[in-house]
Amino acid sequence: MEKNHNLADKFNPKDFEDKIYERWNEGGYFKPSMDKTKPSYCIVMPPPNVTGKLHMGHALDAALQDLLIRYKRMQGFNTLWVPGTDHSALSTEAKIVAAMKEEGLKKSDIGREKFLERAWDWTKLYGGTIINQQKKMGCSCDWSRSRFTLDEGLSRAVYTAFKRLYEKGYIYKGKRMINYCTGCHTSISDAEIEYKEEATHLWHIKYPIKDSEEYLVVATTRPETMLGDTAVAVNPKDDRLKHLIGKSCILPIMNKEIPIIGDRFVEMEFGTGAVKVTPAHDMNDYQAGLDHDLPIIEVFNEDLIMNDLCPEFAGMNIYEARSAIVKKLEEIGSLLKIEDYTHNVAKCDRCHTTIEPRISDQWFVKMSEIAKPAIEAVKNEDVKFIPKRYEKTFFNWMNNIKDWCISRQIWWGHQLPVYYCDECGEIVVLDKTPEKCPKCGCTHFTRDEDTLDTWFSSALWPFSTLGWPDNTEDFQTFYPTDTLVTGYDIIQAWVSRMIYSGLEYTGKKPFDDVLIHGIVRDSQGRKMSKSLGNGIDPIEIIEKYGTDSLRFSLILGITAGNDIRYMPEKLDAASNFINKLWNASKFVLMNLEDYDGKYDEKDFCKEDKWILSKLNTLAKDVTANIDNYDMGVYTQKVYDFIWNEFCDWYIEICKTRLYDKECTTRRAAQFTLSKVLQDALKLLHPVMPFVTEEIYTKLYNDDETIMTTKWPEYEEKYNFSKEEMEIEKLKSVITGIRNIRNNMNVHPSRKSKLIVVTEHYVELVRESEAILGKLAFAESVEIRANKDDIPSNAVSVVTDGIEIFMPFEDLVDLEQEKERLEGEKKKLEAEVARASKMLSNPGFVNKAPEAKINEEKAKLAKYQEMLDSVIERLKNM
RNA sequence: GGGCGAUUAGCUCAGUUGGUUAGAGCACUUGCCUUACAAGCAAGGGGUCAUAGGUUCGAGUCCUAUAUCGCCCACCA
Repeated sequence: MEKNHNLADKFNPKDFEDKIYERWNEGGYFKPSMDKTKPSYCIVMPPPNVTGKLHMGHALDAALQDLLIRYKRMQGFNTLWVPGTDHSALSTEAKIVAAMKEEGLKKSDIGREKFLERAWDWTKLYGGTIINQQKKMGCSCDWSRSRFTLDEGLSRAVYTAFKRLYEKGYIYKGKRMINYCTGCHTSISDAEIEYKEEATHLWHIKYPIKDSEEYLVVATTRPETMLGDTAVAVNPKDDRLKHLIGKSCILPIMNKEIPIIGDRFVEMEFGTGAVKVTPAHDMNDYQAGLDHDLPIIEVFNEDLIMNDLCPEFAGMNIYEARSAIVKKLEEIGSLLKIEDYTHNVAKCDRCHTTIEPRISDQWFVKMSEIAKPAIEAVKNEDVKFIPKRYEKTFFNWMNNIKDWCISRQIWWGHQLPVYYCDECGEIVVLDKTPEKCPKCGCTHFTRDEDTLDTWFSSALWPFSTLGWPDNTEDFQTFYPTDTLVTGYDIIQAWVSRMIYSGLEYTGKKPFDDVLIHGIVRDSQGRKMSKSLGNGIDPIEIIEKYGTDSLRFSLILGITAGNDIRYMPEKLDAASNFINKLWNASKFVLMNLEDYDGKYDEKDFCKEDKWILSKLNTLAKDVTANIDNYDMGVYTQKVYDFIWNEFCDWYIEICKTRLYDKECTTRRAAQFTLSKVLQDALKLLHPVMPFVTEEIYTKLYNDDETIMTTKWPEYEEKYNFSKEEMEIEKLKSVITGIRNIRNNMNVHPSRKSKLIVVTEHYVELVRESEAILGKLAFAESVEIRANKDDIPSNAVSVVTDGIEIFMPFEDLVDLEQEKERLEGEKKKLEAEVARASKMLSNPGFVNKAPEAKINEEKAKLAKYQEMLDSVIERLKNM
């Protein structure tokens, strides 16, 4: 067996992580096999901002995806992970605008073309960082298939999609009230808004009733908009105020008569029960304006500057105007009172500027029809959310969805494929400049200035990256994709849009499963953010601990959909574990130096069968765990197996055979060591790719890669339940002996005689003499069939089936030993009582499954036997 | 206002369809430099599973309330 025995003395990830990644990448191992006889498995990576950099959320996202991809690849699937980046229109444009500002430039100074040049330069300059960081993370994606939302192919997909929807009548242009971000100077969609609580005031203003001494009081948080009021509304059910409906009141300052209308949107309990209606600057008021046919009067422009509706305030920004108007109202006696008030204010989720509702000409996707199949698909589990509860987030959004505003007044992005005839204004939707107007024959066109919402292109991601609208081989092979891995924070903005877009354009769902993960918080549970400065850079962690430790620490013990708290202690745990694995591997390597690969199954000892059987079960269990997306459980199980079973027990047990070159079963032990380590490395590889590769290649063959080895599967021939039980028995005996020795403070160098009393385990004990010598500090092992003539100064370990007596002449304090046994007796009595009670309960005996009853019976017998032994021992002392 | 989650050891978290004496890591106690590993080994202590009811032979797990914390949606001026 060709081997290369030079595992470094100390584990140092820097020695091999980068080197291994390069070898994998150059070896083409990240590409799909394209083996048509095998089922395909495909993940498309949620595209990060091309100019962004990796944060902990990406690291978790990538670790989970890579885990799945590596697992499926080892299972033989034709596996593809498509990487890519997003142009992130709004945030990128904002950054460029900010950089230009430093130079004293505005967008309008340089024009669209020059601006886009800058944007591409910017993208080339700052782009790609995240890709290198993903490589650092060990991501095994096929970089040759990497895509960018603004590349040629994807742009074609975007225009095709737009055209189809337009022709179907699902895209329309209209004057509507939209969310306008005065920071980004563009409209944004509902999904791009976040709400923040802000302290402000409620100003109570008197509106005199026409031809009356009475007045109405309206409460508002935005007095500056009153100049544009075109009505006052009250609830028609409001007994206090309904008599005023149909009358008019006088708008203060403007001294203008406006109607009092009745509308159910008014909450009687809130404020004064009367609402000023400003259709130009409020969503509700806009709707009321439409319903009641009210005029729409704008008060300020998109830069928040007051117009000349009232010359006194013209040119002020809205905040100056607010103070001025309040002052004026006070002067003319119209201000009744000012109340402190806290409410939610809509903010742009990119720049956090307050959103202003504005009426403007925008493009929309009509959602009512498109949403239906998507809701159906999730309802009948054609698309499955993991965990299931996130369906609710999806349904809640989809069931209340409003038309999607897709036009943006920025330049970085896909410009609308919309052309207006210069002669007749006819709208032509085409992916290139039209030649002739279909209506008037004119050849001159002007293209719509707006660009599309970033999410319009991201919505196509699962199929546009695979070649759609062309029916490419990739598209045929990998679409629909299998699993989407992403955080719960973009279910509305992205996941839902991919589902309905996939169904609309391709007629198929974009993916089967949506694996949702939480966000990575800081050690105090706070969200990591720039403003708090509590962000943790994964790259720094990798520098210090290595990628494997980072990945392992992110995945160990997590549950799908739950947030993760970043704990440095977890990194230490991961790092210690790798160290353990490394050292165990060194041990295995050392002891395989003279191994020729041959062994005889007849030479298997009980412990070999025990660990092989455990490994076999482990493979079966963790396969199910990963299939179920229980990554935390999978990781924990492999960790426990390697550390607590393989290292702590198997390696220790087999040392006696390995160190004895004449031992006839030595080769069987060598085979077992090799087999178990190899399979354990494979099982660990998806979560810890680098160190498993390093060890695997050193241990087996430098030319191979663990990446493409076969995932361990359950094999009936390694099912040894009898030996499993026996070695577990032996372990508990050894632990019992160590416990007593520890309590008595016996130094390890002091060996003792073991008198073993057993009927059923004679063979086990006889075969385990050497093991007992090494692990239980026995100088001799004497097996007896009965308890006659046990020295009274011996301490005892009572288990079911095996009793051990250790004569320690000088060390044994009889009183202390009695006390210990009394304690033991109490515990056993409690157990016996518990089991007896259960078994004498007719309800249990009649209704519990038989297996459960037998289990309890066996337990009772076992505890009873042990109890009897303890009592007997106490009597004899 | 509607929805969701969390509440388990000192801390951070697991706990799959209800079924051994509820687990792990860190921290803690005691003893060990045993030729893979002191980043280690061995042994141990520590929990009335937020509270109150209920269903069940049996509840950390299912149901109903309550409390505290957190998140999402709606947006009532």
